[in-house]
Amino acid sequence: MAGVSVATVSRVINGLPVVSEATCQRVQDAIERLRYVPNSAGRSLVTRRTGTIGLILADITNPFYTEVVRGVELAAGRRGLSVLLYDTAEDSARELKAIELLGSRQVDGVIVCASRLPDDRLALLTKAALPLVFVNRAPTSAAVGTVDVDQETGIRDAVTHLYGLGHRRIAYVGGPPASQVQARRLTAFRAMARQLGLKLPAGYTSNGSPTDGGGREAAHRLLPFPAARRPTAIIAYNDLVAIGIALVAGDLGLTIPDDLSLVGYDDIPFSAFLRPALTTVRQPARELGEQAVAMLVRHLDGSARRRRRLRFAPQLVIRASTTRLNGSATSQGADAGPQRSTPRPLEASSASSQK
Amino acid sequence: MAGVSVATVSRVINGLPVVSEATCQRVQDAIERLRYVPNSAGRSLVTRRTGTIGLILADITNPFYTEVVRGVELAAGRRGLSVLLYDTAEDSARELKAIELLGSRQVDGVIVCASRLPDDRLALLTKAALPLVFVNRAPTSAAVGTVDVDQETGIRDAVTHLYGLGHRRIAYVGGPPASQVQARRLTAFRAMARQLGLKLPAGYTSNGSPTDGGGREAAHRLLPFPAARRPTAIIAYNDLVAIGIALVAGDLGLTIPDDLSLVGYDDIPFSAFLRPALTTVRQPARELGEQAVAMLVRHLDGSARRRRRLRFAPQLVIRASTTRLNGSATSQGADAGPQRSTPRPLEASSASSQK
DNA sequence: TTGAAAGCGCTAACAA
DNA sequence: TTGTTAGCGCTTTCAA
Repeated sequence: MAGVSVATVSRVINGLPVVSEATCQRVQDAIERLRYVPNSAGRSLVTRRTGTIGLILADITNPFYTEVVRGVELAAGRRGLSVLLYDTAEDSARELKAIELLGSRQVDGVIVCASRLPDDRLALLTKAALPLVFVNRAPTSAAVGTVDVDQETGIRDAVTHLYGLGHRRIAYVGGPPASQVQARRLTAFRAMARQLGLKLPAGYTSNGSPTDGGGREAAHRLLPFPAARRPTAIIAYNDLVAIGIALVAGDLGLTIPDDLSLVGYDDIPFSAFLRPALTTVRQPARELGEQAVAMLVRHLDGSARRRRRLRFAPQLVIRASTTRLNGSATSQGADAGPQRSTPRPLEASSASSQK
Repeated sequence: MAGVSVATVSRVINGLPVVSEATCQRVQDAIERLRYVPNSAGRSLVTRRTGTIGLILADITNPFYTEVVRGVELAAGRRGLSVLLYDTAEDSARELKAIELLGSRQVDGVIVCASRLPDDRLALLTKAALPLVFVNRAPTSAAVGTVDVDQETGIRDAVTHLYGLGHRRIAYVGGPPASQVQARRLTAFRAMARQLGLKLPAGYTSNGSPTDGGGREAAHRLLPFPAARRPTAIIAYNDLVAIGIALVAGDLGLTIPDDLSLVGYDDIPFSAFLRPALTTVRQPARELGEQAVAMLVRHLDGSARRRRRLRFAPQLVIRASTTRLNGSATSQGADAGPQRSTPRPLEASSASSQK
């Protein structure tokens, strides 16, 4: 060493307050001169901390997840943590590999934001005793914390909004059947339909890929229905699916919202860019990410041992893709449903984003 | 141990071919039973390898970068590598922190995909002797490899396309002045304008944020020009900027492409979803990411010591947002420029995506 | 306030 | 084919 010590360097680096002003300076100079950078492997080996958290993501290509990543990155950065990213790309081989890698103590904890990932897959992590925080996922014994959005409220608000606009033939174009989020939304949709006395003919609820492609397929199935059976409004699993539906509707000569009202989910930035701009159920993606990190860190600090659950309310963002049934011009006379459509003054609640 | 050995375990785990069938089995059983997971810190300490690569990104919120990430993730995963993500969020404090963290040997190498990041910032990494691969960035002595897209060709193709459609008043709405990519595109645009004898009045080239917001601002500056001075076509720094411009154009009552032809850059998925669909210069984002990993790995293997540079050709994707000047219906009589607009048969080259 | 020394979990060289 | 052993670079008692 340029100075004259060995363990003292460690103290200086870790800012232990016992070092004298003078030596501290000397060591720092040496560090500077030698361009010394502490080796994190050596450190991890003894501290049993890596300063890194893992993030398992379903599909980084979807702007919703992208925004979650941004939140995680921001919150982690603030705390001096690094983020190891695993985009499973909805591919189960990759899922497995991700989980194996993360299991080998490369990280201090893991945030799981992939609602399709089966619980038993997570078992490996559980066994490694890694702290897990779930995002939009049902808490299990494996989780030290869960951050999610109230899916039921989101669907309820969307249906209520459409119902309030006079729609009675409302379809739900869902996501992957294996997804927990899909399951919750579908159940909520069915319950809501029953409660409002809405009919759900065959095809009015469906599964599919959570992408524009999935939306296209569903639209090709649903929109060619004879006018009297065709839904007058569709709630999509997410904004990507809604975009796919809108595109096919356009190709088929249907005008949104006049011939078809459309509601998305997530409120990705592009929803606002579409013309007509998409009505959608907003999930606070970035906050989800930030709070997941906060929860994980709280656990790592030991400042919170109890299992925690943080639940956000979604927010219905009403834009131009939904309109009153029969209210507009280009209507092809197809929207008058079999049921009386006297729009009731059922308020479309725009739930506050409380935490 | 359940078996009876110690270094043998290491051999089994690393698949060294010297172990006998029997012991191998015994060890594997024990591993299974004990749910043993090797500690990667210990391993890194001796191998001097972490099995992790760092990825510094300008803005993960931009789908272009998102696609680069996807490419990196895929290529890394195939090789059993993990990816440590640093989204600088265009924030220089975060940049610095990212570079410091990466410097501490948490990673075997770094991929830098942030054209705004100043070279001297990278110095820390250079000093740590970390292998660096640049994406869309001028190679420096720091880089062991560079993967980029020929920006000049992209701009040239875009201008040529518009020129061929009869446009003579073409503006370029640029990105951040500090960005290398911006510098290259602007220079190429100017050169091309000179070559074709196009006038570039004040305001016809500008800088701004590489987001829809930047596009909006530029559009508010440019589009209120008197009809005879207003550009008949705009090339935007990227698709996000183009979207911002399109939105403002719509608000101002201008129809795309009839009143204004618009070209984006990147070809993010949403470009195809816009109506009219956006003409844009495609960069092979995913391949950029994949090849960057390949290059880095080649260096880490030692299989390639020489500095490498891989250059992709961009591809002009012609969609509905560009049209022949004066060719269409809704024209407000504003597009007849001062110059004669006899469209010449200058082919819009659609460069093949060779590697 | 500082130094000496042990040991974190692993791999690799050497012996057996 | 397998066991022994010496570190990898760091933190952390324990003494000085």
